[in-house]
Amino acid sequence: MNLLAQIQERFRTALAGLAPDVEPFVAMVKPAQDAKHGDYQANCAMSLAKSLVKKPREVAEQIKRRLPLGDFLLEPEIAGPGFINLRLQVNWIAQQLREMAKSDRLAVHAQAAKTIVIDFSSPNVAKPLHVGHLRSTIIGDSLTRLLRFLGHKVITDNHLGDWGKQFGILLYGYRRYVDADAFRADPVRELARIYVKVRKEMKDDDDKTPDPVDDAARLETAKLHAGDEENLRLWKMFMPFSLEEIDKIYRRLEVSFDHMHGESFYNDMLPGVVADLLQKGIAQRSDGAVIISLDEDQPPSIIQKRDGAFTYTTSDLATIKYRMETWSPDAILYVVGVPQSLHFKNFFAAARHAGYTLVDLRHISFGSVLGEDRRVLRTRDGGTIDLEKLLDEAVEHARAIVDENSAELPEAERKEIAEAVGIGAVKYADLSQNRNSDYVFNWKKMLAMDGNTATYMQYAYARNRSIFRKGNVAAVPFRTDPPLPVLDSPFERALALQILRLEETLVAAVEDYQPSIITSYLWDVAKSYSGFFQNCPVLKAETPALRDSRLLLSDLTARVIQLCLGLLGIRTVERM
RNA sequence: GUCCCCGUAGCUCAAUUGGAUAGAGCGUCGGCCUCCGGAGCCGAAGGUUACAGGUUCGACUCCUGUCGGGGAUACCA
Repeated sequence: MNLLAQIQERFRTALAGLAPDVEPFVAMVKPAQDAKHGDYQANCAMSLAKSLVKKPREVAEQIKRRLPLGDFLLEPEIAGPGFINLRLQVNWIAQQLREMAKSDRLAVHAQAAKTIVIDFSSPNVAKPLHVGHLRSTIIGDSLTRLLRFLGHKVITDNHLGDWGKQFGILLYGYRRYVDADAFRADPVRELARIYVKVRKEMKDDDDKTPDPVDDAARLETAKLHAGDEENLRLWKMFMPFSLEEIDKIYRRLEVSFDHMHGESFYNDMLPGVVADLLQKGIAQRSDGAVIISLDEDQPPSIIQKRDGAFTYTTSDLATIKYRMETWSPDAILYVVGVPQSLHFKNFFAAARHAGYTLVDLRHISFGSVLGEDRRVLRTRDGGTIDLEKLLDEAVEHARAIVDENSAELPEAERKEIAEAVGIGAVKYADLSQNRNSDYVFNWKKMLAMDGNTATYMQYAYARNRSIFRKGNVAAVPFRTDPPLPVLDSPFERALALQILRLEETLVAAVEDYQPSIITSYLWDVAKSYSGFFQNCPVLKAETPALRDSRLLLSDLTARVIQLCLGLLGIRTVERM
């Protein structure tokens, strides 16, 4: 049940005829920012007053008179320059809660189903994953879960960097430095050692003086692309080890992909793509290169360089061609860092020129992870944080606290709790950030377990479940035949309202592709629940009816928390 | 050079896209366990939203300029 949408629908009626297009004004109905202004507020009277040449408060009165209240809204109040403050009828809230309780998806509607390809994580194979890879991976995973929950068909595709220069580096290093015994014992570790060793021999990117190691690595890459047998053999040998390395992290993060079509997958298609675009007249030869000329003032997009090599735009065009032919999606989402904005702008323009005009191409960008010095963490600087190490550390830290607080629990359960809490903390710390903002990496914050963290939500959930255990109460009846809740106290009412905001929150989150909207909602729910928990005894409620009502509120809270955490890829635990 | 992003409490971040007295967490200080889990709760201090103008009923948000930081800029993607 989308509360906001229902209120807006009433305003659509009330505003009809007051403006040529009422939608912008309907959109000015939103949750009240301060509870003392009611539950929701409409800010449209002020801006409407201008075109109607009336006083804002008069317009507000007019809207108020035309607003169908029914058994849904209380008489609105007009305040300040012309705000219309809205309050919901408590009986209506109670009835909606009961409907939510009966639904196995908490009465969240499915949206009109779209087919969406989502391209995320996309690490460079053969390099150790670091904390920077976390963002694409878990933002993409969370959006996947959210879109699927809302009824969309989502195809996840990990566009691995499995064909690039890092293999040239590895090929060069392997021949010179491999320790055969070490490689046999632990190939991944040995390859990582080789990679780092060669990297250290190379000069900085901004150092333009000749770099023989860099040139040698480049040559190995070129040989690989040209089909050199020995390099190809080694590439095929390295790949499974490298894949296993990143797969280990994915298993731990509980992230999975429908497809892992890396760059190498598209290599054979590149000449065909260029030929095809030339033949259709979309691309032209220019000065020895092949380009797609874009409108506006943009420079052309080069799809084949003068030396015959292809660019990443070519590779991206091959990818889109494959995806369109294979899945014909309505949208393709690229969860890639903000530094690549310009590339995507140009690539999308080129794709439209190439005829992909109907598919919704979207760069879901995210900010960089910065070091304490506010500069982007880079592998080269040695300042980066190894992802596996981060996860280990988080789980260890959680484990220490579990052992301290819940020593009575069996070993296996404590281990499981530590994993859920530790991984959850790391994911939440990242997802609760506005996607587009850069953030400064901070161990303490990543591992934090108090304040606005996953642990806090997991704890609220566990405490909640504990009530049912303690009272020896089964939750099921509250889902099959729930009572009509009593919402007499402000704490009960506030919690109920938060619970009802579930669907509008998920819709807002998916519209902006913004998981942090879910985390702020969770925080609001948890705070409301705290107030309720503190002030409204459940098991010791004054009457059996009140006890049932509060059990229902508790159960709904638990389900909302579990659902939302689940959409972020974070587990709940029954005890912790 | 050109383009993009950012500058908000001591620190890390929000602010529902122009709304009412700019909010959280951490940290600091002070309270709360005869009471369903203290990984918790309640309270306090802390702000010229980098700066200067402008737009309007109203600006952290939009426009112009200045200062400071970061990033991108056809041969890694």
